[in-house]
Amino acid sequence: MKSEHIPKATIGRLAVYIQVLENLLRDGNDVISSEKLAQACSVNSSQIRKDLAYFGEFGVRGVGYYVQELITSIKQSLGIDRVWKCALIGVGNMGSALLRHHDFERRGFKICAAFDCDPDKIGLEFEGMEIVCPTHLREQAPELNLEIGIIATPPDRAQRAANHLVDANIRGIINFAPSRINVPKHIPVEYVDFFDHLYAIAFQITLGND
Amino acid sequence: MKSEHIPKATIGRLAVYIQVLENLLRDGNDVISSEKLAQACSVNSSQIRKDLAYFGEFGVRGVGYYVQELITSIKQSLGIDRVWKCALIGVGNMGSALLRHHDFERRGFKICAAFDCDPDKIGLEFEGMEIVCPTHLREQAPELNLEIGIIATPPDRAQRAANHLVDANIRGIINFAPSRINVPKHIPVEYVDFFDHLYAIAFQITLGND
DNA sequence: GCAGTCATGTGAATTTTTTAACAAGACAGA
DNA sequence: TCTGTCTTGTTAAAAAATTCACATGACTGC
Repeated sequence: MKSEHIPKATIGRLAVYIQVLENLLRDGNDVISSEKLAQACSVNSSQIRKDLAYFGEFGVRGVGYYVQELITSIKQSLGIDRVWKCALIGVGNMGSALLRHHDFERRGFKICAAFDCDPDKIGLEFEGMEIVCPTHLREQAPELNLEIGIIATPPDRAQRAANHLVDANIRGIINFAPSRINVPKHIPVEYVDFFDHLYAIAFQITLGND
Repeated sequence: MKSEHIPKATIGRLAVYIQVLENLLRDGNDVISSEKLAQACSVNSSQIRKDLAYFGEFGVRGVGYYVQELITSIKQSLGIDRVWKCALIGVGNMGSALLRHHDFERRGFKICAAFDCDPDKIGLEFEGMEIVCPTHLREQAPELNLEIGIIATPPDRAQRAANHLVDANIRGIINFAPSRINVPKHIPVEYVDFFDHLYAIAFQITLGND
């Protein structure tokens, strides 16, 4: 098929497929059908086949999908078959948790520089990285080949952080701060706030109750 | 309107509206139109009015929405106009970051107990809470009125943690571990994995590139 | 080499979600 | 009180996503 526009929901599901497939592989499964995978992911099997069809034909009729091969294909499709270098802005609670989170590199993302405007933090070393002032972003970004910016500042500092990232020609931004930011529209932004999920749970519980 | 089925996407957007409205309020805005709010949230204004219509009529024609009032109404609609007591299982990197995250209570969720099966951790005190063995969940859950379970274990321990939570009659689960879990279907589960968003950014950057 | 079985890839049908359009209600100023 | 301007709530139209259904291709065993 190899289509033009791909639903955002599809991207989200591909991430789920990868997760489940990696666990399947670890448990020694070499081949899997869309039906089985669908059950493991709690989705419809047509959904899976259609999601994959956006990117190519990865299966074998009458057989299913070779797990390792499929993982590789999905990663290629998403563009995560390589390492993306990231800049972190804001080394507070959230920021330092991210720096400690060693899954980053395994999953294809590497935090290569940490920035914070707090004078008490500048100069400190954290997880083998020196914290520097965000004004240095502009010179460091090209040097270090930074492509993705991670904002983990307080909400009122998020826009300033975004401005620094835009100035530094970063290509995409992920914002952990609980506020919206404005950037030129060619730069994709993703907002992360896990309270969304807590709200969803609270809502579902409340719903079932009356 | 006051409808039956509410799209999941609507719940996600309501969370965004709250975030933006709280920032607007902080900046001294008392009233806002769906059009202005829509711009701030990067959505369509009809979308906002429709999302709100699922739950009631919160605005004034010709005027707009009173910000504080709307925040309250949305929170009531979601069931987050009260404190939800949570149990955390898994006090590793992610788990301890969650315990340190002081926004929890401000946002209506309180982690009241922390569990881990690692003998080296059991008995330790962390952020004013004693880490106990998950086998105690069943007795502590009713005592402490725990309603939501937060799983932050390694992936291969997630199912066991889920089982403990189900046994303890928990009403909803949020899973930070990168693996799927099986629970009775009356218990809502939400999966949190911020790499989803990193994948989405990587994909969008790659897409724009060729 | 042929029959039977299985599971993919895909076009068509269905369902869901989003957007547009407008009638009805609220306020301000004269 | 009446007129004009806003902005909501809602119905109708459009767009998008999901599910169904099946023809097509692949492998197994005889």
